[in-house]
Amino acid sequence: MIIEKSQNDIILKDVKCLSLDLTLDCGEAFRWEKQADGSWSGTAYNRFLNIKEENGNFILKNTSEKDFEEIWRNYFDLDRDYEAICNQIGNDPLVAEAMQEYYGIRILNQEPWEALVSFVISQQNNIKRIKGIIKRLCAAYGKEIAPNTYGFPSAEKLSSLYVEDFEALGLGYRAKYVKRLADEVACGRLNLDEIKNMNIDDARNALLGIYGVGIKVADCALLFGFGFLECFPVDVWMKRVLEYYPNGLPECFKGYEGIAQQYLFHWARNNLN
DNA sequence: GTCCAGGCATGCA
DNA sequence: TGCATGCATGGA
Repeated sequence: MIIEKSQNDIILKDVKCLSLDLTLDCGEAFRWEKQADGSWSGTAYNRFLNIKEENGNFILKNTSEKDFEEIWRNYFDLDRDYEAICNQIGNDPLVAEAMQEYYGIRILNQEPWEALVSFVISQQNNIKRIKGIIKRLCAAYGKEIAPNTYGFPSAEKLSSLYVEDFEALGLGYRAKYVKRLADEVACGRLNLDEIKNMNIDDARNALLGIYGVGIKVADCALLFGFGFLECFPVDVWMKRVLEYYPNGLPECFKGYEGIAQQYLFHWARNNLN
């Protein structure tokens, strides 16, 4: 990867295996919107970003080198050798088929807190509606980081609200889950930084202790927010995919089950039915 | 009107 | 331990 500075922009050249369309709209992050010019605008870590692919390069608009190094480099996981990983998991025929059609899906390194709340909201819900709820949640209680653009609200902020406030945003029965989760984190009983440093079994068990967090939500949070690439979340779509693996997951997924999962998830949503 | 969506808590066996 | 059921909401 080559990093260049051009006026106020950062330009990335020679980035392997990154499709913005696939990565930012495949159900792992819910805060990105495609713009009329083909670019993507979104927020993470209380920063706004507009990013566009042009002639194989990636242009990060109005981005300082500091923000790139401190946030986006890690967020897009740019230092990981995705080519090698894709070669490895592509030894599986179904993943190979998915990659032929949808090459360039990455697992973003989202903030643990945002990922955890987002996937609590995601349960028994569809992606379009999840995005709408999270957008309203941020607009109502997040910090304004650019005109009409809001960061993800802190646990302290959400903890100060009532269940009814979440219901008013359309969270439905998940309102009480988010409220209690915010309380646990805000008062320090649940320390997300500690969970990030645990081994995967301890981390999963810690998340499973939260009201409203089951195996699926825990695995999604671990994969998308806590950096555990070996997590393989199974939702209604992945249950159908698992019928293709009657003997369990293939050995070639080892260590990167989550990346394989995301290819299979995307493939299932577009190819089954 | 019915079914479904990146499920979970609860009660009961 | 495993299984049935209720749950909020909105789009198809």
